[in-house]
Amino acid sequence: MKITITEAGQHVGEEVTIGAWLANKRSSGKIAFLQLRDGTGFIQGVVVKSEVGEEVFQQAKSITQESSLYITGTVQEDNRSPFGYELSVSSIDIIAEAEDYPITPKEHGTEFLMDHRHLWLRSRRQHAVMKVRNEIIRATYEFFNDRGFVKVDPPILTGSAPEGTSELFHTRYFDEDAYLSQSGQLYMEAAAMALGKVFSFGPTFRAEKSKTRRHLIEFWMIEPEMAFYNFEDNLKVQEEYVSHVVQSVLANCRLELGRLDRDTSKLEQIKTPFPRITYDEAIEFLHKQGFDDIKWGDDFGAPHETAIAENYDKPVFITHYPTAIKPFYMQPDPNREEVVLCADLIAPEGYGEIIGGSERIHDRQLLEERIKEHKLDEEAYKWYAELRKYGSVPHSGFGLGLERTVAWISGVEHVRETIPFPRLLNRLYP
RNA sequence: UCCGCAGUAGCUCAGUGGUAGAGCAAUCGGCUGUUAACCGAUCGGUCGCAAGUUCGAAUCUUGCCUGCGGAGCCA
Repeated sequence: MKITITEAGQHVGEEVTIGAWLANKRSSGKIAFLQLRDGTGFIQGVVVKSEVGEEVFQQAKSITQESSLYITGTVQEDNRSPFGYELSVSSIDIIAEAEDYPITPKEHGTEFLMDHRHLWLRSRRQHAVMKVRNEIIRATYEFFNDRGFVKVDPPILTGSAPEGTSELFHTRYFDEDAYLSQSGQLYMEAAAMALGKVFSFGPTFRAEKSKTRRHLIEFWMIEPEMAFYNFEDNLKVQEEYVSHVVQSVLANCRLELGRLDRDTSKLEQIKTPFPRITYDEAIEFLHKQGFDDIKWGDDFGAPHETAIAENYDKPVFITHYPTAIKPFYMQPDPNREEVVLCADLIAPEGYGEIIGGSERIHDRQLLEERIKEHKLDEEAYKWYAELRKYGSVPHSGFGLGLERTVAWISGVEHVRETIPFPRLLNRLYP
């Protein structure tokens, strides 16, 4: 019977066949241990010379790393295996022999591993990170579907630059200029006016020369947008969403988190409500901490965010930023025109900002003023402004960076390990 | 774009002016419970590239290239 490695527990004592690759092997004169992986998991095959005979034993000893094979044997419970089960091998059918697999079971440098990303993905650690990423995506769909959100896909090719802030990838659209999307938000606002509560999940592109552990050139964002939701409603969705995702990973990725040596006690605490501080309070706090390189009106740098986040064992919202340093579409605080109804969510343990969100301006006149103040192309934003002409309603939304979230939850240092094929500054291969 | 660090065997690194080294991988042999297995042997080099200093350069100088860490910007 053909099974996968994760199904082994249901077939104890039975003879099964598994299609697998050889991750590593160890052998002595009369016994060989084959570390097998099939994509669903890892299991150890034990080949005993006195049981299989000379021929099969020699065959087992000679299999090279990452060769593919069908392996047949009896599933046995064994607490010496970290998985809990072993395969007592009876026969091996080699599909394709691998030659000089470059990633050996020893240390490798970043450049070498990145050059071999297509193979690096096979390693236990990368396998675990990809499973966590998948669980976060699964939990995201679950969360928003359960709450009546409709998934809407905004375009990736756009004709106008949504904001002047980020560097965009330029391309041609037949005879016109076009740009790769850096955010689907404006389109999601239109979608929210049609469908009420919507969310998107897709790639975004930033042509910034950023070279840090938190930046990718191409990364994936989840962007919910909700009609009739104010600032307060927005924060509530965010904290419920983030804690749902963390609790789902804890529930469904125990094995993977263990393999990544993630301190799960820190994740257990991620439950609503999340702490909040205002921008004003954050500035005051930073001054008390001795940061004299920042004053009211400046945006926070990474060291500032980290210093603030270190006070909490949960993600923390920083709210009410100065209007001047935030995008044109954010709703000003009715009591204080100089700040906006926005919040960034900073992850604990130094992983930085994972969410940026706000209530959006729904007043037509104010939005048009802002477009002029920011010297944006009025023609290009005509459709966006028009959303306020036909039945405008208060609405809010946010964007969550998937890779930073994966990095935080899995406890990996760098976002380049959280996406299958990272696009980085100076890296487009493989 | 700026600041700092690095580039030597397939991989990870040592070698700081005088014959190019180790561990791992690979190959061969040994070992009945290995966990990056272990033990012995063999194989393995344009010392990033270019120019310069010197009797002599992996080592010192200059330029360039590549990568890493960080900043800015952002999710």
